[in-house]
Amino acid sequence: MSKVGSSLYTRLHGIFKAAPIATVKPPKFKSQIKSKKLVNKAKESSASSASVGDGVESSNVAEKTKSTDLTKKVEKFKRSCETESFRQTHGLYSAFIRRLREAKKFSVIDEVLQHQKKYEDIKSENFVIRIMLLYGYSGMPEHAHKLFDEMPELNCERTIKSFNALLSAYVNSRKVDEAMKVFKELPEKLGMTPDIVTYNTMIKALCRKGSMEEILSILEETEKNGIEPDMITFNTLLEEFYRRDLFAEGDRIWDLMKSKNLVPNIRSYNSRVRGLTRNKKFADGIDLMDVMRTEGISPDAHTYNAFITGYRGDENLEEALKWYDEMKEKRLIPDSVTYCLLIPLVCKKGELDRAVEISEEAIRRKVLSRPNMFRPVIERLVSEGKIEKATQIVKDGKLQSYFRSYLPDLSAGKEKTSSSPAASSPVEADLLEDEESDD
DNA sequence: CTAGGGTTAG
Repeated sequence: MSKVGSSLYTRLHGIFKAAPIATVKPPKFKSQIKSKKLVNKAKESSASSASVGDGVESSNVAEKTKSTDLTKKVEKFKRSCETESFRQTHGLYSAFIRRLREAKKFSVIDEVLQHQKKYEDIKSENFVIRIMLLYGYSGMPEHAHKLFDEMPELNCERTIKSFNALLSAYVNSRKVDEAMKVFKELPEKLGMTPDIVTYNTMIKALCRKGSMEEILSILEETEKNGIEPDMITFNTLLEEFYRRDLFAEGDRIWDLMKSKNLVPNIRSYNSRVRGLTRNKKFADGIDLMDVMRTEGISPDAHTYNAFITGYRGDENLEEALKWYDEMKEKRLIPDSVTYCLLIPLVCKKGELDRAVEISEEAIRRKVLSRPNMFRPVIERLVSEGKIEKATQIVKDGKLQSYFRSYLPDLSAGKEKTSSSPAASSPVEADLLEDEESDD
């Protein structure tokens, strides 16, 4: 009867003790791969001039062209910002900033974001939050912090919401220790009360770090302050445990969640499905899909992608395609992950025609955020002398900037392809060139 | 403002 004494903290403590996360290796991160490279200090300069890796000579002329190109785009973006509706369109900002981030143009990012202070919007907390998050996605949390500090003088209201955004900026930049530092110091200093979002953000950070002890301490604090862990709290934990193949412990958290009257949702299920398919337990995955349906939850594109991912690992094209076909049968929209998985695999298996077909479908659906997925197809087409087809794909997908080296003639036809003249606003169309907003 | 999948090779 007396479950009174068994707080959430206590119960999780039992689960966690059974599975000290910190001792389990998480899937490899690219940062680790990089650091290995650093050991190999044979060529230290090669990193800075991150050429695309094809033509060895990146002539000065090309560099120049590129940078003036960029300057023009930045100017154009700033001009677009004059329009209120443009400023309110989040996707346009994140897409543009993502481009800059991929090109490692951090000073340009700062320039563009600083520019936003010119507008009245800067008095709106939500607008400032967006900018802080954009800094965070770009790995520039110090800039977000500076903006946070400036909010009062910008006449912008500053609540726990913007603090949470600052915290996210640190976490998204993988600066977990710094996140912890501001979490411990700032709210108190500013007279703010952490809310469930604050705690969930910290739990996410500590999952990333793999520190079970610290997760527990956050949970304890959450409870102590009378805040109930919610769906997001539990799904964050579930994702982490299943990602580390800790099924037994994950399942116990699952039960704990249900005992709190939180009904597992599509994300809970997908976390588990991913864990299963990554371990080639496809039959179990299928069973779980049946359970989902019984519970009234329809599998979505993420669910299917989990299977495609699993089979891709085995280079099992047949099964991968089977799941892909079923996904479409169910009227689910394949996304960039689907195509990123599928197109290179199909290509590798020598099914060039099928790869072309799927590529064209991706382009038709405007799934263009990861242009590298088309690389094997373009390479293959070019090496087989099918220049015309390759050119058509590149043009249809507006991928010229990525594949110019394969198809030098593209520069000649830099005009607009007759296919899509100014659809909506010419400014926006040009800025986004080959853009997608699916992630 | 907080929870997802994948990606990058010579």
